[in-house]
Amino acid sequence: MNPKSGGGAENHGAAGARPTGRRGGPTRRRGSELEDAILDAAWHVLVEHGYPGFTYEAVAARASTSRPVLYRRWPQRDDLLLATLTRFLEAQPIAIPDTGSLRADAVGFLRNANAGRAHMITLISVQLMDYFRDTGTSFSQLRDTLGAPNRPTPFETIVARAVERGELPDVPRSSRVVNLPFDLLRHDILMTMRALPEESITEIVDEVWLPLLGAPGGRPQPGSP
Amino acid sequence: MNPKSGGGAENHGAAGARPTGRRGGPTRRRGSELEDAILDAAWHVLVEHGYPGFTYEAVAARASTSRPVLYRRWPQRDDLLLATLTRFLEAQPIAIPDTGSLRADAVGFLRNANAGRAHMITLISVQLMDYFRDTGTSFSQLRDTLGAPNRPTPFETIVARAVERGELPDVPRSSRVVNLPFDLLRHDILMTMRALPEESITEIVDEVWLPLLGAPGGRPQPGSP
DNA sequence: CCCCTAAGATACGAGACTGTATCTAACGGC
DNA sequence: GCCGTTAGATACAGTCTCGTATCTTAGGGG
Repeated sequence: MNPKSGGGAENHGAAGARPTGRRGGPTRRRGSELEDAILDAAWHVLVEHGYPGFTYEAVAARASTSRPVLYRRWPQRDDLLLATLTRFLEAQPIAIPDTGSLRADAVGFLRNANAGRAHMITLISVQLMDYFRDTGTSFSQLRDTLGAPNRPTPFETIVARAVERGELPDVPRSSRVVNLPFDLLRHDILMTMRALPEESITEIVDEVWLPLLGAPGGRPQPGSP
Repeated sequence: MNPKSGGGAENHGAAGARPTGRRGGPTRRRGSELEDAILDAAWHVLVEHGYPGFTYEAVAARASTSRPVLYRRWPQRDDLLLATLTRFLEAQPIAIPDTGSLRADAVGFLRNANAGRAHMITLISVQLMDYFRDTGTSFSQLRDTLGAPNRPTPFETIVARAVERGELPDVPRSSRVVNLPFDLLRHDILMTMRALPEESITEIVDEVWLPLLGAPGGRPQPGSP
């Protein structure tokens, strides 16, 4: 239906056909269906173009709708951003594998985190930097605010299981050493802005973490008596 | 250079008294003096408004000059950014202490880096995330661009010296392990957005790095009191 | 089947920034 | 002291985005 009826119903061509899958008739989305589509588009725009490219223009185009539709729901850009973030950040906790092997648990968890969070970490850093700059806060503060402060970290869980199995001795370990793999993963992701190669994951576990824990496979360190 | 020599005397505004006349006489900067002032202004703009606010417009205004002056020197925004970063990064190399002790070298270097670079690392990551996304580059690539790519890293130097002294065995070591302290320092700075406490530095060296290297003199890990 | 709500298209004025062109005037070299 | 270089001011066309104001029309409710 492209007849120019009367006034300004001209087709400017730039706005392409919406991927509704229904070529036959003009399917007009409404309510939550429309909202889902918009937030989905917003998420992709954010991932691909970052916060500076996160404009009403771009989101509307990606969602195959028009800016007024967005303004009706989210009058401020922050509203749209917040809605997008809460929608996609709530889901997807990183799974902690329980394989019965310390090494397999560690590698498996890093793999999951690498796959699931790599571009989220970059995303968050890109767009929250402005927020950090303005408020003087930081990643770790945000993480403490969002997550439960007293919940054990993934690697604390992994180590605890290994101790239960008798795979590791039941000695106190510094938080620094226990959480080292996740810190290194995060560091590498931040530095390279992309997911790590598999070799880096095994390298972190086999060359750094396991030797430090004195686990089998690594070289036990006698230290100073 | 001017093809139309005869006519063309268009009226482009009459009283062209430069607004910088507030500094007294009409002092017109030239050459390196001007360039220094511009890069200085660019640095401040970057610090205060981040990469999104790092525009020719803003830098020119801050330097009390005009955009054409900037375009003559740095035709691309990247050129201006790179020049600004290079200028302020290379001004302060991090000193590598040579104390004759592996541990003291490591702790000393981390201390220097912590004091001298904490602000800079934070700043760069905070303000340049957008740049990285736009250009598809990353922090590590920028580092390679600014520094000499083949120069040994500080910790490679420190380890090499320790090997020469016979303090460490001459065995191959992975880059991951050798550079671990700097990576951890950087990670912590990024996460907390401020310089590390002294305890974190000794923790990194004593609880992580020295045990991994199998060096004597590492303090016993917690658990062997 | 009609009617009202809202999706979707389009327009418009404002503002910021980009590159470039052109003019002037100051500064330094000769 | 002349003269070439260039800083500095200004203009301009183009692009992008914003926020809002219409207008048409699809789709659901009554």
